[in-house]
Amino acid sequence: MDNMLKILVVDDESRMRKLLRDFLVKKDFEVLEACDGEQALEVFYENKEIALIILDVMMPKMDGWEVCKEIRKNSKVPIIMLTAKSGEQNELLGFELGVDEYISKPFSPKILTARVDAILRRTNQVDASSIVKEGSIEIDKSAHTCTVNGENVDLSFKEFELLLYFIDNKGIALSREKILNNVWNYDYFGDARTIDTHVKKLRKKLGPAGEAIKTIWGMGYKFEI
Amino acid sequence: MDNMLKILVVDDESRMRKLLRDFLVKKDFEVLEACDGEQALEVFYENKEIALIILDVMMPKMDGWEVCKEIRKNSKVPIIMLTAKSGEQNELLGFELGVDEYISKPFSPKILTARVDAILRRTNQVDASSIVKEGSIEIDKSAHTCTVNGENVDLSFKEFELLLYFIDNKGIALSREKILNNVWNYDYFGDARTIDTHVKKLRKKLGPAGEAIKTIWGMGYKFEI
DNA sequence: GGGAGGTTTCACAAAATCTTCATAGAAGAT
DNA sequence: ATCTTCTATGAAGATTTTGTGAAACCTCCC
Repeated sequence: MDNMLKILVVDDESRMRKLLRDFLVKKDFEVLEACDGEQALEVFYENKEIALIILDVMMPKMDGWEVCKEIRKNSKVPIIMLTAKSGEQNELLGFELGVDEYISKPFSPKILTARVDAILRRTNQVDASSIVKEGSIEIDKSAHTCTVNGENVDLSFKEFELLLYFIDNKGIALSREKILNNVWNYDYFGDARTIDTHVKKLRKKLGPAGEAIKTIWGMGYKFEI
Repeated sequence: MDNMLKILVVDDESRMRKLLRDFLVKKDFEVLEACDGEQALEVFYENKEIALIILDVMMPKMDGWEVCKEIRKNSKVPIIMLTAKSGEQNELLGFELGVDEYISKPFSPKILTARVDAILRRTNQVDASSIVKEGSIEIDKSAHTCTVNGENVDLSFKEFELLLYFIDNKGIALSREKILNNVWNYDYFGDARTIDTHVKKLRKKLGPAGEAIKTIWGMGYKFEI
């Protein structure tokens, strides 16, 4: 809860704000909103530790450029500009003002979250996507921890790595060979059946959630909710 | 094998190339190499479907920026720049040239693969069409699953492989021998009539859609809608 | 050197699948 | 028509693959 990154979304259209909020919340960010430039500045100064601002260019009263300029007087917080068409980007102006990224509308969820992740990574904030959620299973890559329904689950190193690999490749049938190549060191030449043992332990530790690890007979395993 | 993503690694130091290759190969990428800018362009234009270029900035003859500029004239292929120190990043220049990401040396394997994954995800290249559709039958090769009219159909390993072979060769009459050679291991010397049993099961499981598997009397089978 | 925990191997039980076989049924040939 | 050849099918046996507990093996730490 408390180490969720805060993102301030500034747009005059409530539909757009909702859209952004939905995507970002799904990616485990905390979202603050403002519907115009003045409110944006207010919210920004009232809240500590805002990790990123997503700013629409076209707004009444104070446009995105002005808000950006104002904020840059005091802060280096990363700013992503939302522009309607690529011509509107005016990259030169943006760079002078310290804009970090642009996203032109309409954008895909993928683009949005990718840019956000990239920018947070670049500005060295905690890796944005260090938390992966899949059903009731939640994995924190950086902390190397795992919870199921909020309950902490103790996983060994290999178990954790294996689960992570499964989740990163959810919906894909994985052969034992592939699993070995990716989860074990490349210099491991042992028995592939050791995977079975780890799968067994994982399933047991995950409880009912462990059923997401499916056996594909004659082939390998697959993670699927 | 053939749908592995190709990554072009460009660096004048062979040690660095080997390092990158080793990590990337482990992550199931196909790695191409070039030791300077000119060779990079050559390799890039001679190979179709390079999914990503990792480019060292400091190189003799033609540096990374120039290579990037050259490639951007024709292609939007994602480019990751390898820089020695963060100062060398020169993000403004990079942004104008269309660099997608930076990695500063020295880097950890984790950083490398994380960035590569992120960028491929962003550019939507990850697992291209693994889904084959034929009439009401839909096969997902990567998930190793099959649906008919959206309904999930549970197929065994051999059944799945057999159906895939049929669909890959739709409209073509296949002798039992040919089927054995392609779907069974080359060291299988059993009865060819075992195919009949599998065809029977397939037809049954596929329901009405199973009628697409046609018997060619005295010859073998053919898949045809 | 002695745990403690994690990893790997092994052996056997359990499950699923594959193959074979016998028989019935169809298609083609005479 | 009748015979021959090939295919469909259900059931049983053989085989392969997976699940699992226990034991052996590491490795790190005290």
